[in-house]
Amino acid sequence: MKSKATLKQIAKELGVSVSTVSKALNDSPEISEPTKLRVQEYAKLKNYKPNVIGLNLKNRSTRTIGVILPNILNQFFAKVFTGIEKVADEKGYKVITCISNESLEKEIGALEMLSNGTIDGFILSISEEAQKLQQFGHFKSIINEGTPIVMFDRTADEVNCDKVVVDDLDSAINATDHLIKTGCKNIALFSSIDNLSVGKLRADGYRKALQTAGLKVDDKLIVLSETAEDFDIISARFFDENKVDAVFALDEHASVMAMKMAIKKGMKIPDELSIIGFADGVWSKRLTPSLSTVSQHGPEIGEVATKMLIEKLESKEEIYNHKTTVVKTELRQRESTRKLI
Amino acid sequence: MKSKATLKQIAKELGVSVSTVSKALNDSPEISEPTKLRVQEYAKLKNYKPNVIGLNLKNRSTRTIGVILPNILNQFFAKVFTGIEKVADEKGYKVITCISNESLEKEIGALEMLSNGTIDGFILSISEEAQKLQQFGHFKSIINEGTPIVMFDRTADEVNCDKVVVDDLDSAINATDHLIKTGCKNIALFSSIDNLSVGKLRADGYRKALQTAGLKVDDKLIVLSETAEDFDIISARFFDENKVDAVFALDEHASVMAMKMAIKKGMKIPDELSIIGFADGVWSKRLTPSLSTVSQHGPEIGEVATKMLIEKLESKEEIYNHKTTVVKTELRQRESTRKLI
DNA sequence: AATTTTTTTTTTAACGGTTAATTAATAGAT
DNA sequence: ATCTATTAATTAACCGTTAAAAAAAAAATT
Repeated sequence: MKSKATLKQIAKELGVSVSTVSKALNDSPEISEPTKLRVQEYAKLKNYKPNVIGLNLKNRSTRTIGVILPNILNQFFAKVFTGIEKVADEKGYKVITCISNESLEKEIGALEMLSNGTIDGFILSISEEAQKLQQFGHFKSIINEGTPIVMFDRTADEVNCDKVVVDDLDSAINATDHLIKTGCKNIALFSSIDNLSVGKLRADGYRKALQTAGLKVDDKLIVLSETAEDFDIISARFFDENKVDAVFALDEHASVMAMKMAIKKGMKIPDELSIIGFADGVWSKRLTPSLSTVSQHGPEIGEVATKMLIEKLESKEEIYNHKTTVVKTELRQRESTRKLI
Repeated sequence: MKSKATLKQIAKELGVSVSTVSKALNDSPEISEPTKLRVQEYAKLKNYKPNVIGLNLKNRSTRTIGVILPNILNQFFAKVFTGIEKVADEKGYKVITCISNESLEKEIGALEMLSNGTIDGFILSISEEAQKLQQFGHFKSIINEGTPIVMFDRTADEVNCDKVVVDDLDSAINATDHLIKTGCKNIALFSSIDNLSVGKLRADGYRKALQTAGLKVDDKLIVLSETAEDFDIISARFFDENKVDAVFALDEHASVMAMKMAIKKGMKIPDELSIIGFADGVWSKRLTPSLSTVSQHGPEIGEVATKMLIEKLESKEEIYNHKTTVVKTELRQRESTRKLI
């Protein structure tokens, strides 16, 4: 392998000092035009690029953001990521991404690995395992060491940092309300993410909306599980055993399984069964019938989180009040719900 | 913000030299037990972690792999990424990810940004724009500078590097063949990725399979486009104007649109229309009926590519013959195709 | 007690870059 | 011819780490 050009090399080959080369390349006024030109041309010829590591060490800043996502196959996180990438790029920051795979151990590993001078700050969403075990010490110690964190979507109250969340409770109330307003009386709740804080909040919203409308909450119509696989097992005979005219699903998997089972059973959507699901990405449009969704504006969440982090990184102030920004959701009416009259 | 503990700080506070601290922490035999203990305890108290940037500078190696993906919302790339992450993690490498967003400019930007000492090598799939314009100079110059690249899926013949590909031609022949064997006579070809090398190869496979079976290739049954949006426009009235009993779709979007349009038209799947599509991820299972697919083994592609790169990075040999590894695809028969009798 | 050997610690240099301070060279003014 | 400005190039310090060489201190030998 050929080795890369360094300042030292160029300086030697040109018979000048290292700092002359450095200054010439940085277009410093201290260097005469002819020397500058000569150095710049030679550097170009040799395809010189400054080694960022040397630079970082000098500046004690890397202009790099560490992103930890629980799961890359989840379209929501992918969408958030596009928002992060966009703003980081605009502001001249790089992004290092790690996937925790919903595991606490990998999450801790990623934090340790990166908080050693590689990155200036983190944007992350808490892994399922950490939420389940309520283990947040690793975040606190990273923050204590001076590396700022911005959490999005799945956050922890006890960790003191900037946060970007969706108004899960209100969104669920709205969605359930919409089903009620379009004439649904027996609304089931499907969730395969009952292990997550957001899942619990959304379930609360569903209950609250029913109560407010004077409908009773029937536990038989509530199907909660912690994984997609479990959900498939416990929901398998749901439509055989229960009479419902709507399903409110808290995640993509539950939404699409509701639709699949209903179609298999020969139910007409939306006439006999309305479905609303939390979902991002292109798939809800592609289904037949297309799925009405609560969209979380993933890209916007990513953008806001990145702006918050960079603002914090670039502010010199010692004291900083942690903010929590709420990004509104949007109810996208498609073919799986009836029109409001 | 609190600043992180450094060797220098600890040395000063303990009244010893920097290198004593360094050696004590590395458990060097040159340092006496009592000193070691004293230093180690103090370092632990101060929560010292070595600054990787200093280390990298010293070692001239970062144990980091740069990954450039054209599009994170594509489940195929997401799956490949999980494979990359897995192997990198096992071998003690970190992963930096950039998204080119199918743009040549961003692709070049990512290469330049990272090939400056931040990473040891690249794993990437070529952006749509680069493929369309047949611009590969940026890859060549990076390789020339001594940074190895492993390309996967979308590759370029003229770039000399390791590659991991899918046997697109054979896969398409097999899939088309399967449709013929299950009794389909009028097989349409749908593609919204005709701008990509892999798209063209798959289309060739379709034609070849028909010819081999003695069926004629009818251009009216071939719907090619370069974007999902174009595809929707030109395919809108396809089933009104053509009588077909099967669709072979070269990408996820085309697959699912075929199914959507057929259902809207009231066609019975698979009795009146069989569908096979190139697709990865969970969605093909979730559709009703579930979609028979050509699966590309994304994770395996990522694993193989990462192994190849690390092997190259850790080999001292100057001369290295570039390999191309082919990962076989698999035909997954689900509900959108008839059973072989 | 003086010398040698061993152990322990410190100093120095290097990695690749930037930059403030310094020196050297040149031109202009007295 | 001497002094002062001006300009150009160099030296040295620094970022955090480690390896090799040097020095100092302690222990063992004569």
